[in-house]
Amino acid sequence: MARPTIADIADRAGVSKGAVSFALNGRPGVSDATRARILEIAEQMSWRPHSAARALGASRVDSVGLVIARPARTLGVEPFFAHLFSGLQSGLSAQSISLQLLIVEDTVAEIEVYRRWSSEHRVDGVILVDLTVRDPRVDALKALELPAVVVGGRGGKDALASVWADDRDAMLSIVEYLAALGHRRIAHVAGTPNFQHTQRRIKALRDAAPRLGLTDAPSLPTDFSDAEGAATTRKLLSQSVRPTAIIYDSDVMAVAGLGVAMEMGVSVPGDLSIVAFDDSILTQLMHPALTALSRDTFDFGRQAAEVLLEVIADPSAVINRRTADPVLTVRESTAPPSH
Amino acid sequence: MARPTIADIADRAGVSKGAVSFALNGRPGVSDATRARILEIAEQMSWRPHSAARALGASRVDSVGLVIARPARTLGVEPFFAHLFSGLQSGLSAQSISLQLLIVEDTVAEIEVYRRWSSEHRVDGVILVDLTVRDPRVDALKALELPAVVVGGRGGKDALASVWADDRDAMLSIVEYLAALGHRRIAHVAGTPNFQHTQRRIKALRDAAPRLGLTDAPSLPTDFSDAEGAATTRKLLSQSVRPTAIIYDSDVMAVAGLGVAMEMGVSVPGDLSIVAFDDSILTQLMHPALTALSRDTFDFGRQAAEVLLEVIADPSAVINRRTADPVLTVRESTAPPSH
DNA sequence: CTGAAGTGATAAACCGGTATAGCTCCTGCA
DNA sequence: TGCAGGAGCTATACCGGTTTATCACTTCAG
Repeated sequence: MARPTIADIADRAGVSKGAVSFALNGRPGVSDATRARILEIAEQMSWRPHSAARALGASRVDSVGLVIARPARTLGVEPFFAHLFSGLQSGLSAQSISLQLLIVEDTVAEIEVYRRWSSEHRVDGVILVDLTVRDPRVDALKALELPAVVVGGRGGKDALASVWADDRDAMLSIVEYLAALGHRRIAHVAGTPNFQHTQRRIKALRDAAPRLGLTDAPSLPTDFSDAEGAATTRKLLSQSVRPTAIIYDSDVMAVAGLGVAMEMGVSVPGDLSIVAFDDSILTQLMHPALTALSRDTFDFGRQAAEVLLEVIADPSAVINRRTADPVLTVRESTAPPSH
Repeated sequence: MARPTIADIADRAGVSKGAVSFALNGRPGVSDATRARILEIAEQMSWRPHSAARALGASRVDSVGLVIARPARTLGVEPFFAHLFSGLQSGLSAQSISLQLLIVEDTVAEIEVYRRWSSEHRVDGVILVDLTVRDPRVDALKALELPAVVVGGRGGKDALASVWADDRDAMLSIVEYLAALGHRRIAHVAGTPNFQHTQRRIKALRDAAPRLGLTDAPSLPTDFSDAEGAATTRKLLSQSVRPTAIIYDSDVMAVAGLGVAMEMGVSVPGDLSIVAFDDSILTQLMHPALTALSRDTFDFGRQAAEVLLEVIADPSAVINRRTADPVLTVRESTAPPSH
């Protein structure tokens, strides 16, 4: 028999469909002996529940969704998403819940996907990334009553659950390290300013500047692309008074910046120190290898999965979990300033 | 009303559930007038089919799967998968079929996933990547009778459908280009030899060597990692008679190789030309930017999606579609040999 | 004028599970 | 001895669609 159903098992065991359902789901209603017999028969017939049938009856589909709103071109090189995805998967696999991934162009399309998923009952919940300052997705999800967890940003008061790392502390650890090396002119090639984490990093740097005696600490916004990262670096290094260190908001931009420095004959780390937010193979492949802030993105994903499952189980729960602080991995791209 | 069902629509339109189903699926059984009325009401109530209900009734789930068997660590930087994924998605979105992604450790786990997906009816078909020489997945999928399409390798006689590019021609275009520049000692840092495409590249190089007058054309196997790419490069450049050009089977390895060359004081492209199979931001970020073989991976994905849908519609169909040939993008890492 | 074929619709079965009401014993306690 | 209560199980409704059998009513050919 190709694909046995619980009716087949019930026949074979000489019991009713209901009894089989009870037995297979580990709930009371059958004796231990009967349960064991049913389980054995099911095993022997290699029965597996039909996901659609279960979804229809139990009104949950054992599937969650992740939508990423970025052009595919820039996606590939960023290990962040691959690691996050693996972590999510690992956190979900225990309950054999599947993960749906969708890449879209922008937030409008993203919300449209949530709407569709919700009305088609395709997912039990979703994971949100790249939270912006007044993010329209939060309200949209609230309205849809679709369980959700924000990764890398705080959901806010009576808003969505979240799993976040402290971007402020992370930025401080970088700046303090550079200041301790003797740097006083530190520039920050930031990401898109409407991302919450970008804002928090900018503010952290601005706040720390006076205390650390930094004479100049500008944050320059970009769109996270390698092109703008390079252009901004070029501008910074063309000034009469150059920064002695640059902090980049992503590894891709840091690599692009390193290229510009080499091209302009600015030696790294001799004339310029470089630090990247986000670590990856990319930073390690470079010469010199880049000092970078390492986050355990995999664990991040796993925790997000856990929180999402809790929220799905109890939609009224508001969980804001803080993850382990990222650590600075010092490599070859940072040194005391030469002058 | 929160989530209307076809019963609600039927009520409102004063017809039966069956009529509504016919109307919404564009099949005969209702008059044009009635159909229009039903469609309007459905639109107005913003009805969307419940995916599980439809799956149960129609015995298709409108979802296909992609399993990637690679450690997550190496996955992130390779834009190949992100682009392939986007392409697949784009090819599937027309029929609003969703795409399930799963990352696993090895092929054994991958087959296990297919088995589970099949028995739980979670997908209508799957896409296979990284085909090996005597790939156990092919037989497994045949046995499961799960529609599948192989990307980047030929399914083989009465085997699976496939979408493939000609790796042989690709390798030839690279070697001929290098030979035309004057190179005679060309090395090939290959991938895992049990991948079909790796084998085809190795064979193409070996076949072309005599014709092009290459004095030496070794193919050295690696595991595709940056570490082995670097180590192999180091070995090649430490020989008394060095190759004047190296072809790498992936962009990541090429970047690692470039790093080794710089470190050893071998100038690129002065003393050594470098070519990468697979193009990406990575190759463009380098200094010098790497000459690379560009494939339209997005289109690759889209075509794979099309073929898969055909195979799902008619499982007896055997389709082997050849895609556009990859083209060599010449950048700064290749030049005539200095001696 | 009659019978056959076609059109437009309905009612009901069905897909494979889950949830629930109810039935039959058996046990324990008054 | 009688009865409440619980354990163990069955029968059945239900989830929201699709599919099939059937039927009433036209229309058209013979």
